[in-house]
Amino acid sequence: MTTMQDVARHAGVSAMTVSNVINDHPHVREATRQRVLAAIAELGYHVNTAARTLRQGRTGVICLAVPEIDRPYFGHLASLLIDRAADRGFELVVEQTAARRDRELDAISRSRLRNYDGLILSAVQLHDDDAMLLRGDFPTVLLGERGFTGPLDRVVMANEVGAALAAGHLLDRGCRRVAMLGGYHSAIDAIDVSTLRTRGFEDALRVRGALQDAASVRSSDFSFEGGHRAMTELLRDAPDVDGVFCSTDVVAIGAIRALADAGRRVPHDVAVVGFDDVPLAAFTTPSLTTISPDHAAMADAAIGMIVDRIEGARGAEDFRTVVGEVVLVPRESSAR
Amino acid sequence: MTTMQDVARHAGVSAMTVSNVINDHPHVREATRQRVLAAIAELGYHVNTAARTLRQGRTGVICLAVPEIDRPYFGHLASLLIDRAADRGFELVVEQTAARRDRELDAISRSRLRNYDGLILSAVQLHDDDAMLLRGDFPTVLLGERGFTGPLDRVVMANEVGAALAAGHLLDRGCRRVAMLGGYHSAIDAIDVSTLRTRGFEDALRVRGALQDAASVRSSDFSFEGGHRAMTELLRDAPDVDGVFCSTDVVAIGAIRALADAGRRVPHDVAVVGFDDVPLAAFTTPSLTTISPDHAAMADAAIGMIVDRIEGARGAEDFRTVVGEVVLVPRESSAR
DNA sequence: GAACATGCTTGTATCGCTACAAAGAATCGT
DNA sequence: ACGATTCTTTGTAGCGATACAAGCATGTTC
Repeated sequence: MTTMQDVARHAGVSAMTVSNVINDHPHVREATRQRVLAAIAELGYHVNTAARTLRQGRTGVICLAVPEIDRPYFGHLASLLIDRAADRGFELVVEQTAARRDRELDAISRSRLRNYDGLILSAVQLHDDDAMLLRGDFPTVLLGERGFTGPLDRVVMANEVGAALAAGHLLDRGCRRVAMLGGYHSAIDAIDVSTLRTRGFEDALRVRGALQDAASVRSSDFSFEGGHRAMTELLRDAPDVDGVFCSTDVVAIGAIRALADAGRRVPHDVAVVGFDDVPLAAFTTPSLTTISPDHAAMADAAIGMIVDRIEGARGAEDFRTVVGEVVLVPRESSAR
Repeated sequence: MTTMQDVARHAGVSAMTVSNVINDHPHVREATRQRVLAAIAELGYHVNTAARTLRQGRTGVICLAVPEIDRPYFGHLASLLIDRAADRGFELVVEQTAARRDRELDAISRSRLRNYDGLILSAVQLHDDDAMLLRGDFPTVLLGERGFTGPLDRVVMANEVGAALAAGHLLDRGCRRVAMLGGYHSAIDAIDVSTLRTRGFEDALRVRGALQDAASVRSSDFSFEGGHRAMTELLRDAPDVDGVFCSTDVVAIGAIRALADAGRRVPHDVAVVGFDDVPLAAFTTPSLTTISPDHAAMADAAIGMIVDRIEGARGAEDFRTVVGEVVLVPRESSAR
């Protein structure tokens, strides 16, 4: 491996001058600069970032840790964050935590020791206790959670509001027997997306006197298969269902497929509403009515917060929570 | 930041002993190990990877560079590669190159200087000339290209074979006026996925005497919008089309949506075949007939090759190309 | 009991880069 | 012409970890 010393020798200058050229320091004579650049090109030299990082104490890289990269929502999110990070002069790389709680904490602790300046953690299951582990000097932004209360910067969604919008929309469209897929009632200390959306959904139904039995909330993992399976089981247990709110668009698409398999028409027989408004939602057949979070604003907020923290713009006790707005986007899957 | 020295002092041993404990070296007395572990826990110490990397010269991290993370195919691919890499003791992170050729090269050159042991590059547009830049000592595997001929390890798809399968399938299903979306005829020296699939498609039609005019091949970017737009334009110019091959599943889904918007039924009026077999393809309505590459085998091959190279198991002149098999998976979108 | 093997621990010397400070060269004003 | 000012270049000293080899206790052998 060629080092800066090699380049320096080759160009007849000191290593420091090479460093100055590479880092665009002022006060380098043009002739010298050219000589150094030529030497760099000739030797095919590249900076060793490990050494640079060790010396500078920063890497210019932010890590986005998501439970599963293979989900439209996270792909979309990652894409937005990458752009915003680039605007602020940071690179962003994506790691997967595999949705298992231990791996999530693993990602957190590893990131401390990895070459990242900051961590944006899209957590699925984090207990309040875990705040302990997250606390500390490492710049971290927690993404997408609402209930978690630790001392951390957070960008969250109006999960309950969104779910309530969905419930109201189904009732407004004349649904009389509504259900939810991908719902869950978790313990108080482990508030996850499913639980929050379920809560918003049920509360809204209750307010309108439309809450039937708890059995109409079915759990599901956030996959096409999960949505398909949950819908199939729901149809078996509650054949008269005429409105379904799904905790994510992916679940909704699996559910719509299951409805088609069962010969039910969407929206005529059953109306379906998703959550997330992933790009796909506008292009399915029928297109998907969904709760649309302000993804762009959330990405802005997340990058803004993490960069501010990395650059020391905010104090150690000054934590903020940004709530992303949601709106309901009506499309074909609930047009009845 | 607490350092290894701090831990050593705290535990009453030398820094080397701390290092030995952390790296599970033999010949550390159990009592000492416990003392060190206690000190580590107490101080909340984490290894500084920049320092470790500088010293050891390796990071244990492989980079996957993709043009756009926000595309089902890449999400799926990333997910498979992450698992395989973990099996081999490597972490894998994902970077986005944004599909612009300069950014791709940028990712390549940056990765040399970044803290990665190897690069898996899913390139969209690379010229043969770029082989120059890729050549060298940095472990690299090029993914998904077929035509590119530089001295590199590659995992490629049987793009032409797959496209030919799709063409044959459409004809077998009785389509008489077939077209392609997301096709492209590129210059010889810049062979990309679109071009290869187009070539396979047209060659197959020609063999069966069914090649109509070149106008029935329309370009499109690999997005839902792109597929939608291309299909809309195709319907305007060739209203009698009854079979469409799309260069990716995403384009196909956009196309199906456009067909629905135009009041055409799939597959009754127009049959549609995609390429990639992303998880989504089985769950759309209608479900999508598609060319299914052996994703798992390709992921295996890519990780196997990169790890072998990182570990020096293969010589500097020993480059391999693995071709992933493809099969056609018939589903509803062409069932007529 | 001398010689030697084994288990455990520790200095020392880098890995490649850059912050810092200071030295040398060139330019300027008066 | 001389000090003051500015521009340009360069030693030096680490950042924090680990490879290497050497050191010091023990235990083992004959």
